Parts: sequence; structure tokens; C-alpha cells
Amino acid sequence: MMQIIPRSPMCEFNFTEDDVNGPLNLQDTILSAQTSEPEWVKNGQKYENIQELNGTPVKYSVSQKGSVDHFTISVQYITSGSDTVSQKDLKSRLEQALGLSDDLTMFYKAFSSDKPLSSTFTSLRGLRLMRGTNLYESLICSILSQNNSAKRWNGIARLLMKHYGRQVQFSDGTSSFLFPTPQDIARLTPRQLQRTTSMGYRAKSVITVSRMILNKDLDLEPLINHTYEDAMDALLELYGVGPKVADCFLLYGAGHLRAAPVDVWIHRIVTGLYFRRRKVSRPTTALFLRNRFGNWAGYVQLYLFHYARRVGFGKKDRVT
DNA sequence: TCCCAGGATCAAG
DNA sequence: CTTGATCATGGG
Repeated sequence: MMQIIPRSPMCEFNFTEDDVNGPLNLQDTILSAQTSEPEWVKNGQKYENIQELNGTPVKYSVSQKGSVDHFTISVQYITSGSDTVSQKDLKSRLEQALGLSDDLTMFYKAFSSDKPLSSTFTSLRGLRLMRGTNLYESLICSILSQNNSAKRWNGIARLLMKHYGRQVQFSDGTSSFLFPTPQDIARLTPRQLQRTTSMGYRAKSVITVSRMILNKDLDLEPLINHTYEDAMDALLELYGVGPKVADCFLLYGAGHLRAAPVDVWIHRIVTGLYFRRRKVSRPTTALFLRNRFGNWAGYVQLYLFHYARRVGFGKKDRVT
């Protein structure tokens, strides 16, 4: 008796260094805890993620072969089996998500003589700014990150997906949960959210924002094309959204590259390096970064953040 | 037990 | 416009 073994319709394509604007360190980029969406899952040399692309759930994995400057990125992806996605669409989605068109060579050149900053360029070479591809998801993740470790807000986001997101099947037999929609969350009470995800007091903010979006009292899409200042003012109206969370959303979600989220680490290192430890407020620090670095402010924040954490720029440390 | 985690809000000074 | 307490919750 013949048995038909269905072959999983796994598709594959590559990026080469010609597709990328400068160096790339895929591992550092993906594992640098950027506040845009839950961290992609490391599986050996590959990094896996699931997203909807034009309404179709896609599961893909990416891996880099070669060096930071001479490399190939291989991409493998599958869908449910009955749906298909265009390879071209996925490629441009990944280009956006991984910041592959950002001109890193120009960035390094433009600030090569900016001493404190340029000293990070060697060890962090190829680190790129990731962008979320779902504005609601980006905003919720940014809210979850407040006063929380990256590990913990990622865990909470995964619980959100598991409890309230749509479950999708893939042709390899696996299934996953998408990030929930505003409708999925708006019907819940804060107490329910707290019980199922342990997100604590952030539940009130998550539900408020979800309901506003559902009721069309809030539309995130236009914020992409607003000026940075207008978009910031609109976000600060939201309960539970302050300057740092708003900047995270503006940078990682809405793609405003001048947004520079100032957390405790950035505040320490920027006031230490550029303000000679003078006491200034966090919004003042953010404004300084925007004025000094313009559309590279977001990248500067990314590089200084990882530099600060790598060298253990702790509270009690002094900059001399 | 206290402190911290890529903070925000509110009330007082 | 600054400071301090409070907010949930898990982990060191």
C-alpha cells in the first residue's frame, strides 16, 4: 500500500552582503533585547520568529554565515501549507525588521571623532536597530518593559500570546500563537490579565490602550508620519506611557530614528560622558541626544546602552 | 528582608 | 520644575 509522505513546503532564500548596507552582526542584533517585539528564539545557529505577513502567518528562521563584513544570511520559511506568501514580501519585511538598509558605514564615519561613542564601534560593529512590524505589539511591549527586566517582559509577552493570541498551524506540524489584537485584550479585566500574565500594575495601561484602539479613540498608524514632537505629545496622553516608553515605541515601532529612549543606563552613561555628571533630568538627556545626533540618536542610544552594560557601568562607578 | 528590574503617576515642596 | 512614595511581581 502506497503511503504518501507529505513534504513540508519549506522555502528558502539568501541575503548576501550586497543586499545589506554595511556590516551586520545578526546575533548581537537579535539578542540585544531591543524593545520592539518579543525576542526571536535562538535555535542553534538559527533565530526563529513568527509573524503575520499580509494576513498570513509565517514562521521563519534566519542565520548568518561568514563574518560581520563578508557574509550570507540564509532564510527558511513555512506557512500553514494552504497559504502562501511572496518571497519578495518576506525579504523586504526582514530588511525592515533587521534594519538592513541603515547605512552603518556612514554612521561610523560620521561620528568617528566623537570619542566616547566611537570607542563602541569596534566591539559592536554590525549591531543594527530592529523594528517591530506591528504597531500595537510594539506599544504593548514597550509598556511591559517599564520597570521590568528584558527577560521578564519577554516572558509576559509570551504569556499574552499563549493565553489571548490566535493559534496558528504550520505545515511542519508545529503550532504557535500570534500576538493578540486589541480586541483580544479589550474584553479582559485588569485582574484577569494580572492573574494570567503577572504583568502587575501594567495591566491597567495595557487594557486602557487596547480599548482606546478598539473604540477608535487612538490610531497608531498616523504617528509614523507625524513629526517626532507631535507623535510624542500624542503618546504622553496615554495612561501608563511616559517619555521612555513613548520613545521606545517611536524608535522601535514607528521608526522615528531620532527617538532616544533614556532609561537608567543611558542616563548614567550620557550624563557621565557628556555632562560631567551634572544633574539633569531624563527628558533633558533625551533632548541632548536628539540635538547632537539627529536621526542617528536612536542608534547612538543603542550603542551606548550596550556599551554601558557590557563594561558594567554601574551606579557607583565614576567617569574620570 | 531588602533591592532591583531599559518607569509612570501623583502629591508636595 | 524637582523630589519621594507607591505601584505588581519575580528573582537575586
